[in-house]
This record gives sequence, C-alpha cells and structure tokens, in this order.
Amino acid sequence: MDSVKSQWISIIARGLSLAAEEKGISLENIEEKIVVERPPRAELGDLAFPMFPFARDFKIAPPAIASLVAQALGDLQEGSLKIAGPYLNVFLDRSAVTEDLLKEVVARADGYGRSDLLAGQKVMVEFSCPNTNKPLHLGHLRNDAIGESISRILKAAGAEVQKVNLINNRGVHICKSMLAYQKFGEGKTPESTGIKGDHLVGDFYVKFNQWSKEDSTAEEQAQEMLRQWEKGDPAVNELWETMNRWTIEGIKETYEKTGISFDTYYYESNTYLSGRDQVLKGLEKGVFYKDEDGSIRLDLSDIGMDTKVMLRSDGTSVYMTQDLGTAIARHEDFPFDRLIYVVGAEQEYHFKVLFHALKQLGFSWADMLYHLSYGMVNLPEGKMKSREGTVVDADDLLEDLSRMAREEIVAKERAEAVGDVDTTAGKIALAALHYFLLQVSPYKDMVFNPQESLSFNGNTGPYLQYMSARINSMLDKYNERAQEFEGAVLDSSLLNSEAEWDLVKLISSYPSQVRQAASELNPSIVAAHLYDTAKAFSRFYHDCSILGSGDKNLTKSRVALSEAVLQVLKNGFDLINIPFLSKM
RNA sequence: GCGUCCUUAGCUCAGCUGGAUAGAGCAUCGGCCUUCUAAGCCGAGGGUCAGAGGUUCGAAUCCUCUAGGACGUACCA
Repeated sequence: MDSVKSQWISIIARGLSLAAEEKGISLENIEEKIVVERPPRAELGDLAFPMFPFARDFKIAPPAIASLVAQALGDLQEGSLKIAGPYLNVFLDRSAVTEDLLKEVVARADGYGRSDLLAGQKVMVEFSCPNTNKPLHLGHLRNDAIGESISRILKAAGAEVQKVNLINNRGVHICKSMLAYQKFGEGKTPESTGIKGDHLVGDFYVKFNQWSKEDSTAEEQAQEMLRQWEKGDPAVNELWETMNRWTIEGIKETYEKTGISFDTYYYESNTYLSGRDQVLKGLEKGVFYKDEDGSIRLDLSDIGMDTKVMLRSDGTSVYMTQDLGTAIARHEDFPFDRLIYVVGAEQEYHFKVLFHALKQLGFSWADMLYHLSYGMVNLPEGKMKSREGTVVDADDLLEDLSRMAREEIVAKERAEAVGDVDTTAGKIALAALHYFLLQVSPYKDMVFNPQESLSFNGNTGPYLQYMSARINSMLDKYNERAQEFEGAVLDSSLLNSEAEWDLVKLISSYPSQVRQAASELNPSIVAAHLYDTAKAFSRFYHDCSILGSGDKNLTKSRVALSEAVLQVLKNGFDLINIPFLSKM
C-alpha cells in the first residue's frame, strides 16, 4: 500500500503542475507540500488529498483547485479520482491492491511488518531493575511490559537490540531486610517455609519497617550495616549473598511466567566501585567538587539546577555513583548508538543529572542516552502505598488472573476443546495483563481497577486471542475439508465487500504502524491497530460465511484473506507479548 | 516557591507530523445463537475535548495565561 500511496502522490503532483502551468504560475517542491490523508468515511474514498496548502499559490479557493487538477489529469488507469469539495479523493483499484497485499503477506510471513528503519543501529534497552529486598509489583509489570515490547518493536524495525537489567542489590534499603532477618529470621529459608524467595525477603523488609517504628535506632543500625557491607565484613556479606540469591531466583521465576527476558544482567554491586573511581577522576579533572560537608558534588547551575551528591561524605556510594559506573561498563560491553532507560517519570531529574555528568566527564556517547519515562499505575483509591499494604503484588495478580481465566474456560464449557486448561489460562492471563498495560501511552499515568480492569470482554487481550483462535480453527477446518475445495482459485476481485476492503486496508497499514511505534517508542500504537484489525475481522466473519460461502473460489479467497489477518495478529502479538492460542 | 508532565462520554482510554460529522471498551437500554467458538455481532442514549485568549483558510492537536491534579526539586532508589 505504501507504494500505491507514493504512486498517487506523484500523480497528484503531476496534476498540480499541469494545472499550475495552465494558470501560468510556478510551483516548487510540490511533492513535499502534498498531504495524504484517509477520508473519515470509506464511502468518500481510500486516499484523500486536501488542496488547502495550494490555495496561496493558486490564489483561488481549494475546491476550484481540486477541479482544475482533476481536469488536468483526465482519465486514469490506476483507480479513480473524485472531487469532494476542497479534497481530491482517490478510489483505489481494490482487486489489484488486494491481490498484491495477499501475495506480500504470504511471502513475508512472520517477517511481515518488519522493516529496515533502524537497520545497523545498536540499541540497548534497560528495564525492570528490581531491588533485591522485595518481590515485583504492578509498577514493575508495567515497566517490564513496556521494556520488553519496545525491545521487540525496535528489533522489528531492524535494530540490533540488547536487553539489559540492572539489579539494585546494594544500598541501605537492602540492609534493612537483612537486618530484620538477622533479628527475626530464626534461620527460615524459602525451602523450609515453602515461600518464594523474593516474597520471603520482602516479608522481612516489611518487618523492618514495623520494627523501626518501635526502635528509633533501627535506621542507624541499617546505615551501620551498609558501612560493614562496603568494608567487606564476611558475615554481612554471606547473609547478603544468600538473601540476594533468594530474591533474584524468585524474580526470575516471575520473568519466566511473564515472557520477559534479558541478554545481560548488571549488578549494582559490581559497578558501584568503578562508579566511585569515575567520581574521583571527575574530582581530579575539576568536573566535580568537594563540598564543605565532605561530599563530592556536581554543580548544575549551568543548566539551571542545584548541586547533586555524587559520593557521600563517608565515602559510600549513592544511586548516581553506580549508574555512572554501569553506563560506562555498558558502553564498553556493547558500543550502542542509543541506550534507552525505561524508568518511571519520577526519576526524570536523576537522569538529567546522570546524562549531564557523563557529558561533563567527556563521554561523547552521553548524547545517545534516552530516558523513556513512563507514568505510574494508580489504584481507584489513589497511589499504591507499601506502608498501607495497597501494593498489588505481581505474582498474586498473575495468579488471580489465571484463576479467573480458568473459571471462564470451565464456565464456557471449553475445557475439553482447550486441552491443557492451566497453560491456556496462564496465557490468557498474560494477554489480559499485557494488553491492559500497553494500550495506554507510556508517558501517561494510568488507573488499575482490579474489578473492572481484568475483564476478558471488549477491548482486551483475550478478545484478540479469541479472534485469532477462531480464525485458526476455521483454517483447520478448511484444511480438513481440502477435497471439497480442490481446484479453487484465489480471485481477489471476489473480495468486494466493504468489510473485506476494511481488512485489506488494516493489514496493509500494519507495517507503517510498527514503524511508527518504533520511532515513537510507543507499543500502544501496535495494540490499538491489532484491536482494530480483530474488530474488523469479527464483523466480517459475522457477516460473511467463509467455508459455507457456496462458491469455492470465494471460499478460497476469503480463506486467503483470513490467513493474512491471522498473520498480522500473530506478528503483532509477538510485539506486545501476547501469547497466540490456537484454541480457546 | 521553582521545574516537568497530565486534564477528551458516568468510568478506563484512543485520536498519526493541525484538516471533512471527535472514536473504542466498560457501565445503561434494546435486538441477534437448529449455520465456521455468543470471550461474539448489531443498534440507542451519553461530549462547550478543564476554562480564556492567540496563531491559521482550518485547532482536541501549536503558543500564552488561568484553574485543578501528578511527579520532582534527598548524603533514598
């Protein structure tokens, strides 16, 4: 369809220049001025060219220009042109467009939608970045969904993508759960309690917060433990290693359940020292300065901000310290053209400072760093607050969703048809979750209403799965009854209903939607397009019988169209991490 | 205080670099299962695109201001 579009742009350009010649005016850069749109309603045509931009040159009203151009072009082979007030609308040769499209989708198959928009680019995407003191919650799930999806979309746009995670495994907050474990742990382990490691550790983090309310020395004790840890105290270190392992194993289990993966894990514990070296180097170079209070700081007054601590006065590192070290290590490991940090909007200030500091330190690639800032997930009552226990735990949520999906399967008496009910339910749960999280533009805050958000009806992930499963089983039936349709010929001119043409347009615009999602780093564009496609198929399927059309050529043609729809859905599912189900 | 962002139907969200009558889902009401899965399809009601100016032939979209809200402005991450 892209080629058809550019073909029409040059036709219109020819018409405009002919018309201009007739009027005795000269037009420059015509093609660049031409705007292509889609008419608001299908009856108006397939492409629209507004004539407003040329009113100034012609010094006549846009509708008059439209008729002038139409006249100049006369009769056309490629389709037809219609004047609609100030617009020139194009009606494409549907049969030809459909035929080309169906061939293209078959030829490209899983590759349909891929492009070379970012070919040759190395892009690193950082996301998730959990702390090792508690399990993942709903906020992480949004981060993970965005990061994973963006990575897949960038890859589809031709980039070489490296997904990286940064485990925040050191710092005073980590010491808090360790301290609580020392005090109240009684030697419990994930094995002895049967509690998933990250949850067990998280319970002690909660315990610390309770205890610190009663004992005012708790915070100071945690700080002391951090100093011991940075000094390399063997007992502290051993506890740290044990508890970290528990948490990371638990978190990795959750990643596996949600289809998230990473090419490389970075650990704050490995990078904070090199970060510290960088800060000291920067101090020597005069990029940083030593404050009266003993801390090493960066002066940001040149970019209208205050000063920022790079290293504490007691010599221990802050978040910024290790992020410097991590960024440098990453560029050495994978010389990226772009590093995208998928991190919440509340850290915008942090990244501004980080990028600025790296630039001041003389790293040319500092300009290639980008903070993909996303909004918070709120509850109907307001923010999630760990202190008030309103945090939605990731594992619990997945379990709830799976249970609900299982109940649906049973209620709809689909258990037998589906086969493995638990696996299917798990995949439906993922579709519901990922679609819900990705249909919203990343930068916006969103509301998660547990009761309403988890519906499987309407504009949801399971709806998409349902439509694709139905297409799939219809195609299975077609193949089983292959004999009936022997000798049938694919004839795209038979696909002449509006519903079929709608599908052709949606299928053909899928690749440009993926490219747009890649350049805007916005998976919701893909999600919305898949919904439109599934919805259009649903209407078509309801109105047009495929296997029972009564004409085997028509059946074959509709089957081909359905196969193309299914291909787009499958390819798109992969980009937004929704599992395809052959049965549901 | 200062900075960044948000505000579209009762609710949750779309709305491409400004373009023809602002769209979905949920919720409400009404139709459709002896025919390819009713997790479906069709229809109805529901909008001063927060408000006011401005730019433009044309503004939900761009600019300014105002009002609400979120976040940030830590030797937390």
